[in-house]
Amino acid sequence: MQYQYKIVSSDPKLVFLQLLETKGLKATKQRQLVLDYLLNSKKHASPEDIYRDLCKKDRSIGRATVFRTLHLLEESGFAEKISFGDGRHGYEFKFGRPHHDHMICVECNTVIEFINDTIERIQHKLAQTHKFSPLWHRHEIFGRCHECSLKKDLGTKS
Amino acid sequence: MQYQYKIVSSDPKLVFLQLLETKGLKATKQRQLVLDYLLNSKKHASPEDIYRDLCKKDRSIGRATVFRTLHLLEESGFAEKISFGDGRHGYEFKFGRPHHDHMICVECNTVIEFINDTIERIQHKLAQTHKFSPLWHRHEIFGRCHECSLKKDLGTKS
DNA sequence: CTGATATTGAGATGCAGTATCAATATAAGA
DNA sequence: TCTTATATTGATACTGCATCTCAATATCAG
Ligand SMILES: [Mn+2]
Ligand SMILES: [Mn+2]
Ligand SMILES: [Zn+2]
Ligand SMILES: [Zn+2]
Repeated sequence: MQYQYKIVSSDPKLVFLQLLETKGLKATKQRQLVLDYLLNSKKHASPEDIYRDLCKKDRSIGRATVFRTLHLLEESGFAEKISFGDGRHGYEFKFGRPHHDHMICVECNTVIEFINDTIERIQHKLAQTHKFSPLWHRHEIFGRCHECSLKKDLGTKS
Repeated sequence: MQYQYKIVSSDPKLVFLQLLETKGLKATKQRQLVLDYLLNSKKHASPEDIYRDLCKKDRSIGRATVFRTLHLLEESGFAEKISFGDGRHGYEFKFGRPHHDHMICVECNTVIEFINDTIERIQHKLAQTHKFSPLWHRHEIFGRCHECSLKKDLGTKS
């Protein structure tokens, strides 16, 4: 059997399988379950969410494996850990998506993605002037999404 | 004895004592020890650092009290929690200092502070276009400070 | 198929932070 | 100063989340 290392599909699952292969890792059922979960889940599921859902849904899966797989996905660029500001956090799927930053609703955890080239450029300059070599960054705005600020106003007035 | 609620000193200790008073809290030795520690420590001491140092330095102090006091200082704007990106974090003293963001060295945890009005302005606009009501934000650039990138280069070449 | 080996899950363990609660320190008033 | 109500404390137990250990199991190249 021939392995086509060079072909990069746009199907995340295929790319993931290819990644496993090039890394000499095995394509286990559990790793694929976690990947599928992230692919189908809308946003920011916590490790515990994932563990609980996979556990009851399909078959017994270990907590340790969920964490191990999330780390693998994270360091391979398939998933991103998003902090909710209060210590909790969740994962979002991220495959070949361009860098972006987040506004996070402190009421409902809704995440709005944004990217601004000017900000990115200034950031880079600032690092240079401090002789700092950036590896990655995190720019998070915490507050209330439109819906939740409306709710909050109603609550205050009643 | 008359209390002068209106006078705001520029001495952090006095302001802290005043804060305690207006909140009906007692000016205990422990609370002042933690404040002093943050005042004198250069940067980003972790709760455990603070506990350990205060413990051996002066007298027995409880872990719980260190956490309680850090929370108090944080929510009163006297201290700020800084994430080191790998889950660990530390506290920096912050008293009437203007808002700023951070570049954090992943090698030595050195923190470089920065502020850029253009970034702040764009941020605000972005929030508006998404009907998002910002409460606070966190803009952290992780990477290597000048010294550590030099060390890293040497290490690689040897 | 088979066998070498990567991976797994149960459970133990680690660790940071929190809750409990009897003992103590603080501070207002006498 | 002393008294007294009460806020605060620290030891300890406990929680939640994450990691470690290791024998059992699944994977996959040959
Ligand atoms: Mn960005
Ligand atoms: Mn800022
Ligand atoms: Zn919301
Ligand atoms: Zn450094």
